[in-house]
Amino acid sequence: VESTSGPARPHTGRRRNEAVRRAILDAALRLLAESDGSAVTTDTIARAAGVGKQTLYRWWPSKGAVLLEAMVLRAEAEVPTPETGNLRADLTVFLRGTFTAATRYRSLLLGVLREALGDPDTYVQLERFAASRRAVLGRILEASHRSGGITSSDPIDTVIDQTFGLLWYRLIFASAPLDSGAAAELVDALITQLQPSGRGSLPSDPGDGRL
Amino acid sequence: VESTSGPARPHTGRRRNEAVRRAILDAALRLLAESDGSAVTTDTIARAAGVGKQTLYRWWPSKGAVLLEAMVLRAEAEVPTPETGNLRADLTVFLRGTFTAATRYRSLLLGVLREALGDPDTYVQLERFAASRRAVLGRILEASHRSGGITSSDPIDTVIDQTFGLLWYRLIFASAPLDSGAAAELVDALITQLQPSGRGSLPSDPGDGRL
Amino acid sequence: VESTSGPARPHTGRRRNEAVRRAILDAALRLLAESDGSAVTTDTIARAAGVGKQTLYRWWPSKGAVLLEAMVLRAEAEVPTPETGNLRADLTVFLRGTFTAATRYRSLLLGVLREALGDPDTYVQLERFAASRRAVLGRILEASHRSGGITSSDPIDTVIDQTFGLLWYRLIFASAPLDSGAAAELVDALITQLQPSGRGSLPSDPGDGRL
Amino acid sequence: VESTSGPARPHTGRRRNEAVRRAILDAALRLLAESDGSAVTTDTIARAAGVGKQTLYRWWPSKGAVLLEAMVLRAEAEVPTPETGNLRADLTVFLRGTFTAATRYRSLLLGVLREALGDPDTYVQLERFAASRRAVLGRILEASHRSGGITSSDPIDTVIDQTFGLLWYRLIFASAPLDSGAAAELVDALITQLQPSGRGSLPSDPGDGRL
DNA sequence: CAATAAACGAGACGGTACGTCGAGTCTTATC
DNA sequence: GATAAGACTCGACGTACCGTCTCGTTTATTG
Repeated sequence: VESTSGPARPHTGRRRNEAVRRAILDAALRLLAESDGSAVTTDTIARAAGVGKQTLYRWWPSKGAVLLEAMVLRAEAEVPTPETGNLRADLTVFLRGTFTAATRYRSLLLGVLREALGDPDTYVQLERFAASRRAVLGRILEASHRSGGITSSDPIDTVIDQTFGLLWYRLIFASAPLDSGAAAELVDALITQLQPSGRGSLPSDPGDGRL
Repeated sequence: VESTSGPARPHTGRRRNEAVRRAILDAALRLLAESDGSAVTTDTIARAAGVGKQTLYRWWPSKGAVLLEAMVLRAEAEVPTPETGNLRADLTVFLRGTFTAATRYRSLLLGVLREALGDPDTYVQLERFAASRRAVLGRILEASHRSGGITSSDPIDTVIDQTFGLLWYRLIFASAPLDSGAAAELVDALITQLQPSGRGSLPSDPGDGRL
Repeated sequence: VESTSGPARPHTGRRRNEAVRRAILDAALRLLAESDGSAVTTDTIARAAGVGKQTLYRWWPSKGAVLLEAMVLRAEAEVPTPETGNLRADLTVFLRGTFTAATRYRSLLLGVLREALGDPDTYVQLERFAASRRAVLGRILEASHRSGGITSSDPIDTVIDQTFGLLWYRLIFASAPLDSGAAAELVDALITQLQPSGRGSLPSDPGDGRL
Repeated sequence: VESTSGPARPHTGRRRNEAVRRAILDAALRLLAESDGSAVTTDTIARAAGVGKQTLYRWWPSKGAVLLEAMVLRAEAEVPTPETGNLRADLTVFLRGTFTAATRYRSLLLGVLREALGDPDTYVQLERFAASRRAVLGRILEASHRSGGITSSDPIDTVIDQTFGLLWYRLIFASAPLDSGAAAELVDALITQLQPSGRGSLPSDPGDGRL
C-alpha cells in the first residue's frame, strides 16, 4: 500500500518474509559464536537458518554482507552513545559498552574483517561502518571540547584511531582483555593526551608532506 | 618453466636449497605487491618462483605461512631498533621506521592477516610475531624509564597496544596516513601519556595517577 | 521427520541435468578417441564437456567410473544380442559385432582397464560388466544347446573365457586383427569344441606331480 | 676421440652391485605380492630395497621396466618348455606350469600390465614378452604337427591367442581359477580344435575368408 | 699410495594430475 | 513471486607420485 496513487495491482506475489531475514542473521551470528569461523560457509548459514541459499543472495550481495549486517545490528543495539557533555563520563560509558560488545561478538567482528579483506564490496561497507563509529567517538570528544576544558583539537584523529586501534588490535591478537579496567585506563590516557601539554613545549611539527 | 625471478638457480639435492626458499619468499612478496592480492595463489607463487607446488608445502604448512615468513623477514630487515636511551629519539626512529615499512608492505600485512584469520596455524605464528614486536617497543619504553625521565610504568601495555593498534587500524581502514607526521604525533601522545599525571608538571611526583 | 512409509519427500530442488551427463560421457569418449589416452584427465574431460569438475565427482566416484560408464553405454548400443536359436548364425553375429565395436573403442576399453587395475571401485564395476557380457554369450550358447545339436555343456565356461580372452588379448597386444575373419575362425573353433568329441578317446591325464 | 678399436678405458670406478639389482627386483615382487598394487611406488620400492631412487633409474628406464624384468625373470625360472613331441603331454605340462606361475604372480602380472597401458616403453617390452611366450607355445604346437597327428596348421594363431587370452582374462577378471583342471580342459579343447573337422570331415574346403 | 671414476643412500626438486572445498548462479517444484 | 532444495560453473587448495638432480660416501681401478 505504498503508492499514493492507488495501484490497480495492490500487490502481486509473496512479500519478503521478515522472519527469514532475521533467521539468516541469527544463524550467521550463532554459527560464528559456536564454531571456529572456518565452519561458517554460505551453505551452513542457509541450512542453519532453514533457508535456501538463493534467498540469502536475493537480499545480500555476498556472504560478507550478511555478516556485516549482523555486526552493524549488534553494534547499534548494544552500544550506547551518551552525550551528557561530561567528557570522562561519556567516554567511560562509550568505551565500556563498546569493549564489552566487541568482546562478546569477537568472532563476528573478525569474521567480517576476514571477509572484508578478501572482498572489495564488503571492505567498503566495513570501512563505512568504521567511519561511522569514529564519528560517534569524535562527536563525544568534540562535544566536551566545545563545552569546556579542552583546547587542542588537531590530534583528535590520532586519539580516535588509537582508541579503535587498541580495540581491533586486542580483538585480533588478544594481547590483553578488553574489559572495564582497560576502558578506564584508556579513558585516563585519552584525557591526559587531549589536555594542553603541561610542558610549554608544543610539538612543532612543521607539516609532514602528506602524499 | 619461466622463472621470473632471475638467474639459473641450480637445483641442489639432499640439503634444503636456500635459493629455492628465497625464490618462494620473493615471489610471494612480489605478487602481493604487484597484484590485488586475490591473484596470490599457491600455484602462482610456485610458478613465479619457478618451483613445484610440493616444494612450497614441504617447508611451509600453508600459503599463509609463506606470506607470514616473508613478512617477518621484511620486518626484521627494515625496521630499526635503536636503543640510545633517549625516549623521544628512540621512539621517533622506531615508529617512523615501522610506519614506513608497514605502509610499503601494506598488502603483504593485510594478506597475512587475512590468512591468519582463516587458518589457526598461521594465526598462532602471527600472534607470536605481534608479541615480538610488542616486546621491542616495550624494551624501548622501559629502557628510557630505567635511564631516567619517566616514572610511570604500569600502563605500558596500554600504550603499546594503542601504538600497534593505530598502526593496524590505519593499515586496515586507511582512515589516515601512516607517515612521519603521524609518527611524530604519536610520539608526543605517548610521552605525554607516560608522564606523571601531575598536570602541574611535577615530574618529581612518583605517583602514577591511576585511579 | 522420517516417515516409515517410504520417501515422504519425493524430490525437491533442481533435477540432475541429463544433458550434462551425456556431455561428460561424450567428452570422455571423444578425448580417448582423439588422443593417446594420457591426455584424458579429469580436468580435460570436464573442460571438454563444459562442466565443472565437481559435477563429475558428484555423479561418479572417480575418473575410471566415467570411462567405464561410457564403455558400458557403447557396448549396449553397439553390440547385437541375436537369439534366433541357430548357433552358428547367432555366434557369428554376436562375435562380429563385439569385435567390431571393441576395435573401434579400443582406447576406451584399454583406458578403462588401466583405471580398473589401479582403482578397486572401478575394478568391481568392470568385473560386473565382464560378467554381464559373459552371461550374454552364455545365453546364446545354452539356447542353441537346448534347442538342439549340442550335448556337451560343462566346458561352456572355458569356451566363454577363451572367447573374451582372445578379444581382450588382441586388444591389448594387437597380435592379430579383430575383424570378421577372426570372428569366423573363432566361431568354427567354438562349435568344434562344443561338439561331442568324435574320437572316443578320453583325455587320460597322467598327472605331472607339480605343485 | 673415440678409438675404433673399442674402449681404451675398459673400466674405471666402482662396479655395479649385483646384490642391489636383486634387492630391487625382490622388493618390487614382494610389494606387489603383499599390497594392493597402489602401494607400489618408486619410493616404496627403493625404500623396501634399501636403495636410493636414483639407483633404480640408473639401471631401468621406468618403474614399469623394473616390474617387467621381475616378471620375465619369474617366467623364465618357473615355466617349463618341454618339447617331447607328444602334443598332449607337452601342452599339459606347459599350460599347467604357465597357469600355476601366472596365478602365483598375478599381482605382478597385472601391475606390469597396468604400467604398460600407461607407458609406451613398458608397453613395447611387454608386447615383446608376450610375443616370445606365443612363440614358445607355437613351437610346441608346430613340433607336434610336424611330428605327426595334426594336419591343420592355419588356425594356430587363433589357438594361441585363445590360450593366452584365457590366461590373461582370468588373471584380470578372476572369472574362474587357473588350475590344473582349467589347463586340462583347455588342452582338450585345443587338441579338438586343431584336429581335422571330425564331423562331415570335409577339410577339402580350404577357403576361410581371411584376407 | 694417492688420484680418479663410478656406484651408491638419501632426499630435495620441478611437474602433472588428482580429488575436495567453498562461493555464487541457475533450475525445479511448492506454497 | 518468494521460497527450499539442490545441481551447476569456477577456481583454489593441498596431496601423491614420477623421474631428475645433487650431495656426501664408499669402493674399485689406474698412475
